[in-house]
Amino acid sequence: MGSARSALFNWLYARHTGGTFVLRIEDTDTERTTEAHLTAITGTMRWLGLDWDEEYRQSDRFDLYRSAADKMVADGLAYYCNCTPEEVKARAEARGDSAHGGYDGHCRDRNVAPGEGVVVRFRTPDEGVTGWDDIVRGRVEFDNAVLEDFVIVRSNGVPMFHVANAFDDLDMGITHVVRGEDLVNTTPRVLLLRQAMGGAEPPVYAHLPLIVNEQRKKLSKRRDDVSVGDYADRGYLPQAMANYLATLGWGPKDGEEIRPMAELVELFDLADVNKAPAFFDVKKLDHFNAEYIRAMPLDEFVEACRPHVEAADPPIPAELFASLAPFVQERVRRFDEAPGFLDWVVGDAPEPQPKDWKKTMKGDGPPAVLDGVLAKLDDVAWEPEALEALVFGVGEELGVKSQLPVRLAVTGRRAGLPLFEPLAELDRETVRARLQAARARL
RNA sequence: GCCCCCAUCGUUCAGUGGCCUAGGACACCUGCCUUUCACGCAGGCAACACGGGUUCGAAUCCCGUUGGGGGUGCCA
Repeated sequence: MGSARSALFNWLYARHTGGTFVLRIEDTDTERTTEAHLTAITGTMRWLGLDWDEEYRQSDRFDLYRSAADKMVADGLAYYCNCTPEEVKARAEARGDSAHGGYDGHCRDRNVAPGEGVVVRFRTPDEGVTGWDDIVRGRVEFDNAVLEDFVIVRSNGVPMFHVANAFDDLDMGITHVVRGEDLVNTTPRVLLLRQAMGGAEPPVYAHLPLIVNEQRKKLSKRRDDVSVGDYADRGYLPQAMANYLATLGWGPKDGEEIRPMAELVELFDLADVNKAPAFFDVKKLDHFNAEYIRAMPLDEFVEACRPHVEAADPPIPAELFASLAPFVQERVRRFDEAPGFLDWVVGDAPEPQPKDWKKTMKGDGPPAVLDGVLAKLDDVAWEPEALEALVFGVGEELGVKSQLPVRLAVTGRRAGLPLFEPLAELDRETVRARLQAARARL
């Protein structure tokens, strides 16, 4: 979700400014890279409507990064190091230095030769400051002294993302880097590497506020629903999702939140992005989604519901759903909620909640209503209008409102679709049985 | 521990020294509409974390405190 939001802001800015939106797959961690991840990324972007103008995979370009690293070694800006991670950590602990163990520069001048178990480290400056003017955060600076000599090429020869990014930003002429705030502290490293590669003007950086959960912590795969694909499966519309995401950390000046992408593109500016983290509020997403759903043409709505309608248990016949769909469309916030409105039509009605039963069936009215309807059930024409006339007629004779007792008896709930259209889809005997069962309980 | 960052209603966005008795949206509550619910409409509840400055004047600028977050990998 966080990456999708970053991609969205990149895209909005690129489209707003008429720039070029580059999709760069940063798959330098060969252990974790899978084809499935890649298709998940491109699939999500396509789903959200974020089209890109150029596409690269860093795993196709390892040789370029390696030569850049070699050149830095030759220039004395980087060096080989054969310390094992254990050794590095042990020395750090001995120093009582940092919690996780910063590298101490042990191999800086040892002239280690390349080989098995040897990494390339960048020689960070001991003095000075590395900083940049972040579009959203303003001036951000790091003392070079706190930057350890970090690894730029692993012992297996695969370059790390810092070098890859520094090289690619330069090579691809990247002008703007828009990403999550969790990447701020890697920025000085990339900046230093860029300088070492002879890069002059750095790109413009914009570090977006994080999207957080109710605990105010960065969304995490373990604890939170972060998969955009899962939201798609549950019946969220991509337009609604993109629109909602656009209001996290940014918002149109005029306060009009729900609006077409084209307008968002027109209004969006990185300079207006907030600094404070934003909570991912599913309730508000639901509202956006409901608005988009109600605005859909009916046939598109029916089509969007189809997977959920077909998967329902018991299944809902397509024609039945189509005929009742207009009523469902007004009430649903997600497509996966659609079958729930028709469960009592295709299967047994749910057992009424005790408190609903008490509230609805109290007094002399309900039994009289049920008796009255039951008495005339054989003679009524089996169509919505006639059923409505029957139920309301009984109520008028008795001087009470008659819908609720009938509704609860037949549907098991106090709330739901307009009663008589779906009721006409049930057969006479089923309705009789349910009314009698309810009457018997009074 | 060290580094970096953040701080307006429960949530989100607005507000960039006076127009703020702080506005919109979501959520919540009330009423209207409707013989259900939902939609719609009308209202309501509800915030500038705290303490110092600067200034004629501060939600807006500065400092500190408190609180929260991110990072600290041969992950990105």
